[in-house]
Amino acid sequence: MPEGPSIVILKELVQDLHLVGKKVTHAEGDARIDMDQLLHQKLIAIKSWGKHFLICFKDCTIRIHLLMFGSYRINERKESQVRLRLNFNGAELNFYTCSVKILQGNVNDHYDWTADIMADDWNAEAAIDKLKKEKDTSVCDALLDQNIFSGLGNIIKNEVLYRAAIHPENTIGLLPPARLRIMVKAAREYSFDFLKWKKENKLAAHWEVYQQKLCPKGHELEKKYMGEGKRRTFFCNACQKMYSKKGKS
DNA sequence: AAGGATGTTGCCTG
DNA sequence: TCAGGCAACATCCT
Repeated sequence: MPEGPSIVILKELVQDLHLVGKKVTHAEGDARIDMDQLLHQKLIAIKSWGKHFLICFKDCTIRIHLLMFGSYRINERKESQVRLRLNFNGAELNFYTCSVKILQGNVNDHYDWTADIMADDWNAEAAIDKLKKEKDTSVCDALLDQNIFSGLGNIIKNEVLYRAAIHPENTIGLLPPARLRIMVKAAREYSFDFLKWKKENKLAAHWEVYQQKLCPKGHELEKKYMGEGKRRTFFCNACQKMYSKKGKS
């Protein structure tokens, strides 16, 4: 389920319930948090930061991360054990198999909104500055770094590297500055394409390399498990360029 | 139809 | 003590 754009969809669904100003009338579930702290809290905002879904109250915020297998239901229930159920007057949110944490204080003190790949406040220059300090990091790990590209996941990583014509075995330091900028721009743009296609239920139809055998130009794709997390990486040795320190191709 | 995955944490081991 | 490895989580897709 959850790369940043999928969490934006969840955020929009909940925002459409117009719950701001309403109070929590019931809270339950097996999340190891203090349910009593939530009771009677007045909702002040529904936000997201990357893959984090945020339910904000005056003095605390519920942070939900769906990880790989998390799911949710709005105004309906599944059979399985609920991790967190929140009732407002007339509305019910249910979350399953997810990580739930309470952030104390003001939510703005917990997040750098300019790092969220989907945010209005996204700052590409800040991302480039951070990347320049990570010259030895592989491009795969850099794209998945949630402090640089909050919300960017493995599908987006694969598609961005293809769009930017960057071979996944490059490190950040090998990329010419112009190519680094192209990668950052592609990360932002593909994330919004992902959002649009996901809403249309046509996400997989647009994959150029992820889970594919051939690239759009008909070249055989290679698949390797790469980076710190040994994540699946699909790439085209013909279309995606390997840079070298001497500037040779 | 068995096996793997859009992710991250935290425990175990050496 | 610390870093690396890997299990855990539940469901859907191939």
